Amino acid sequence: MPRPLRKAKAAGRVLEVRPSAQQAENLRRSRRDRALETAQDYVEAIADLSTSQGEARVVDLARRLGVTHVTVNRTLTRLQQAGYVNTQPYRAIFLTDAGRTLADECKQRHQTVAAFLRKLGVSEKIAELDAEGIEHHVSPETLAAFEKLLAKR
Amino acid sequence: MPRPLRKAKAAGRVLEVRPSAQQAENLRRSRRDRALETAQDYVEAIADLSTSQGEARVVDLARRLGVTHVTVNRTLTRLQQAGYVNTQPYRAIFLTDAGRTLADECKQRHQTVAAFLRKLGVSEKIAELDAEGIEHHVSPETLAAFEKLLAKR
DNA sequence: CTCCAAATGTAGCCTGGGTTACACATTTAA
DNA sequence: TTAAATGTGTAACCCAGGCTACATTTGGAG
Repeated sequence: MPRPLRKAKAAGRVLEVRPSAQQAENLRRSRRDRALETAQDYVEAIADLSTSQGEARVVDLARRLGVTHVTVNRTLTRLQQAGYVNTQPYRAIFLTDAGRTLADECKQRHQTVAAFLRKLGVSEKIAELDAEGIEHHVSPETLAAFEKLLAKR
Repeated sequence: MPRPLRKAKAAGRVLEVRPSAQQAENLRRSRRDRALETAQDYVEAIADLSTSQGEARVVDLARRLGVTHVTVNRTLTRLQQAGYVNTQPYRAIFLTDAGRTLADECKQRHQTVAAFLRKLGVSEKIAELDAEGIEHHVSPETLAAFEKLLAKR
């Protein structure tokens, strides 16, 4: 008794057109956001290194980001095209104004998320770890909610 | 007066060896996790569709995930190799036990995150949206903290 | 039973982000 | 001042995850 290959057409498809469409939209956006994550990680790292070392160099970035210098190099090319950094062969990397702005936003958001998690009782280490992943997916509204709870008590 | 091309060696590099290494490790893990996100999104979608429609088919998955059927197809091949689904040409898609387990975990976690955000005062829509991105980066410890706050009050 | 629309599969292309191996610049120390 | 060490750049590869265009299978209407 061969199981039917396809389900009998109808079967309430219409019942959940919206949810599915909404889901798809959410996931699509989630993916789109991914494209920005790299940029954010890089500008944040560049800003930090510039502060702590006086300048950001490819090797330092590679070390900090946990990738090879090749990856850093290629990514920097894209970031330059996107207008976040200025680079010249064999020279240090500098953020543009746009890059600095983005970096500031990211740092701020990262700290908020991490502080929020710690306030919930999450350990220092895990808070830092989770924040790294979560920070890229926190909308302004959610961030505001985090800040609100941080302010309280 | 040409600016020096490289910074004078020393300059407190040692001061922050640990933080940088830790950062790198966090980012590396963050990236590694990404590999699992797709699997999670797919098994979750398959589970939902199986429940609501009686079976999960490629077109439905494509609609639900916001990608073309081609992408779904290729991804299913990988998921089958990974042992999460069973597929046969032109047939519906079924979860393996491992797939079902993963799907249940994901659904549970997703709901917890979304409920948590709503409890913080985030709007329904944004909570759903952010949860989609956040859920993949929430460690068990953080999830527990979310649940704890949800239980309170 | 046949034929058509819809579902599924396949080929081939693109981008991002990772790698190793090797070539070229720059610093620095002898 | 030159040679070694270190930093940068480039070529060429891999895989994931998008896509379009086209081929094949299936289910169901006529």
